[in-house]
Amino acid sequence: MEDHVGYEVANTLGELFKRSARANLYRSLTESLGEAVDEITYPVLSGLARTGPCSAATLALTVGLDRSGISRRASRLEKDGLLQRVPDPEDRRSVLLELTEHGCEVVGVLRQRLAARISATLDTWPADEARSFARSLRRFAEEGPFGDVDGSDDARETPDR
Amino acid sequence: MEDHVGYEVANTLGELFKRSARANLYRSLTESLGEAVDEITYPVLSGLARTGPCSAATLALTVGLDRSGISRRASRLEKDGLLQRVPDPEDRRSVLLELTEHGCEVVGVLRQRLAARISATLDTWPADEARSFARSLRRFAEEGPFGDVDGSDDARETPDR
DNA sequence: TATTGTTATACTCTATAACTATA
DNA sequence: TATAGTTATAGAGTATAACAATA
Repeated sequence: MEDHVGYEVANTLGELFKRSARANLYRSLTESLGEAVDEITYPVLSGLARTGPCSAATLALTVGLDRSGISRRASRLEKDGLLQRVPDPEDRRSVLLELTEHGCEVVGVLRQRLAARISATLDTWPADEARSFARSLRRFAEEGPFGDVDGSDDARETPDR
Repeated sequence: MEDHVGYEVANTLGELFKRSARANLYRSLTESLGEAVDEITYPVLSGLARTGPCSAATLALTVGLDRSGISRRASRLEKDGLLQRVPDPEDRRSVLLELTEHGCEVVGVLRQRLAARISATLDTWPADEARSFARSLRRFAEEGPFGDVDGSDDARETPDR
């Protein structure tokens, strides 16, 4: 069969993945939610909202960063009162990252803003086209060429020497 | 109506946009095509392939970067023989960036690799679902909350002072 | 000895601003 | 004066490696 559909999706994905397209979107989503909330800290916030209170090492796996990256971003968010560090009762080496009430509110706003932006487009579509697009996109994300989309990423790490 | 579809697409997009997902994909696409070909220079290569020979200022608009970014990346690509700088016959201030033969080949390989990866997934789908997904994705990229997906981005610049 | 979170280092990419040449 | 491309600078983010504390 022809590869037409493959090329078509490839071109579109290329455009969606453009730095400027993502930056545009995230800049407008995180606007006026405080200094610490931006494209960089966004994944930590929303990751933490999905997992609940969580160690940096664990969160690193779902976000696709290493421990040190999580720790740095968490420090920024902590300074702005979006999360707090709580000692892990089960392992005294570990520290749990936990959204504050304010952090939960901000995550709610972020999610709501993104969904609203998307709905603004999809609401102009025939309802069944919108529904089947959502379903196909989900399927594509899971089966497509992105590695492990749903979490456990290859955020491996070299042991100290 | 409910916002279910908006949230569903929002969540999926969040996963696709994850740094690790993009990095995974682009790392495997650009593998073994030379030092200069990576996630950073990819947009310049494919942008240049779309526009044809082009000045840095013009390419900056379609890629979503500023002149200096294009110039730096172009220098890397030039050093590896993927593009060449040609004086613009119509404006002697300007320099046209032009893919070399080797550059064209590499772009072809990149496109083919990406399309093949995507087809590997879509070929397991019912043909009409794949087709309508491609169509809807294209429509979503054009109408969705990404600003100007097809080019003319807000890569504005402050004049020298 | 292995793993936790944190931090210092070196590196890369970026935007900004300055520079030269041409319009 | 304005615009072209280039380049030096400073700033931010990253990965790596080292560190102290705990398992």
